[in-house]
Amino acid sequence: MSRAAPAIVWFREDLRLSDNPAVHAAVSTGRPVVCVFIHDEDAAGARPLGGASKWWLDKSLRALAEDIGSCGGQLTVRRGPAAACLDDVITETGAEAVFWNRRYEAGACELDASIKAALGPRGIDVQSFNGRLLMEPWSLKTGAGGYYRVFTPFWKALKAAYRVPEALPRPRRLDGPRIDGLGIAELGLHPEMPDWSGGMETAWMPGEAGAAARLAAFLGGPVDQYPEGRDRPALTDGTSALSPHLRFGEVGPAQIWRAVMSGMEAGRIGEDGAMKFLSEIVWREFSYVLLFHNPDLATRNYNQGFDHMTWRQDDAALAAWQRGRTGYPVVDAGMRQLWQTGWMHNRVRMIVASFLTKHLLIDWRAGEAWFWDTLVDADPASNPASWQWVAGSGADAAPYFRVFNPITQGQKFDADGAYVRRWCPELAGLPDKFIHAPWMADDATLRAAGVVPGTDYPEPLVEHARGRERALAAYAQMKEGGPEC
DNA sequence: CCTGGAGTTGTCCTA
DNA sequence: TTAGGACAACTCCAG
Repeated sequence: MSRAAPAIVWFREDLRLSDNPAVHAAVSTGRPVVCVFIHDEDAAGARPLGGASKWWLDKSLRALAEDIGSCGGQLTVRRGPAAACLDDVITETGAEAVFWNRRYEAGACELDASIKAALGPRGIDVQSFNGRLLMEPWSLKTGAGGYYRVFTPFWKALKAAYRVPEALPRPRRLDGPRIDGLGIAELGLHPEMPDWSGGMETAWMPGEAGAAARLAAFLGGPVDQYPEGRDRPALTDGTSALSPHLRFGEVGPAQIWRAVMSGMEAGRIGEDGAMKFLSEIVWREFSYVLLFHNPDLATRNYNQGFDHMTWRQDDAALAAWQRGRTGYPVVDAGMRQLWQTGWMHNRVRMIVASFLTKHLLIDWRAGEAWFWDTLVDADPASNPASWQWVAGSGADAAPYFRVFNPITQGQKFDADGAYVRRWCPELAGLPDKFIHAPWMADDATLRAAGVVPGTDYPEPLVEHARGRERALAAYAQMKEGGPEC
């Protein structure tokens, strides 16, 4: 008796086996299953992954391949144009079905639609699923029928409308015909010459197991302190640190929703922390709504009034910001944490983004691009949406006069300077009083701390009050319609 | 169509 | 030291 023709699961941003709708659908057909990942670097309309994301993807694929192997299957890895690679796999395996979970960037959506349109007439059963979001970005509408542009009403509407689906079990068996593919290492995702990833290896465990461990650890205690703990960058468990796992689909938001709700219903988790945490998950969701309806979110001002903004072109200042040498300790600590670990605490992301776009008056796109390249969680929706939010050009954005003060933010959220001392060790000897403003320290204090301003640690790139005034003036000019020209 | 309340995360000055 | 109000005006969204 010959076996049924196989079903292909095309993995993309859903690198997990549990609660994966495409995997579950493929297994449920009873067909042999072929698991495929295609590295399509030049896909039209898609944004090439940044260096840190590639590092993560490399590790995540290894974890996925191992998990599939333990189910008796194999992850087949190919490189090249997705449609052609998928065609090859169909031909080589005789597959008659293809399943995947949806993506939401315009280029990816179009590519997937064209593949679906091409395969259908050939008798291939193509099905796509939602494995990445709580609700599809087109499904939740305001009373007037549009998409939500303000977070709070969106959050309320989602809470009222969302029904978390039943969890889909992890498959016990995943086997099918074996075909040739590349080794994951051959994709060249891991950095070489130099290999800068040392700090990342120790900070992270990419893959579904690592994601599950993070979630369990966070819901096992820290979530109850989340409303305050989330603002303290020195704490290692103040936030969930699930963002890169979510980015690559090692865990889905529905799994998080279920885990939080069941913890709450069992009385293990308090409501305040739980709902605050879920609201952050829904911010990610909101960003996908914005991206879906504004495909060029990463390149175009959401609020077009900002097209009249005159940004400064200052490559030296941009470089100083990127390297963590602005002279503001909390800014520099954040930028160095990012560089070394591929991640930055959320509170600090706001501070450094405000500093770049307001104190330095540099276009938010420059910051967004840097984050895209250096963050392991660089997300096509959250990253541009958040940058625009801080810059003031985004949906439901911070008002323009809200210029974060890098000194008082440091004093408020890193009062004992532990965060700064960890990432700016040259300042570690300073007393708490000066840790967020070294230039205020007298000579004796500096000498005792072993800090030589301008040598060990830079003078501030711009004085806070002056930077703030300059930003406010630029915004005022923008509102009048831009400079004379 | 109109109305009114509300809007993630702040800063700075004044009393 | 601390608490309160100004900062701007606009758009979103529900009723």
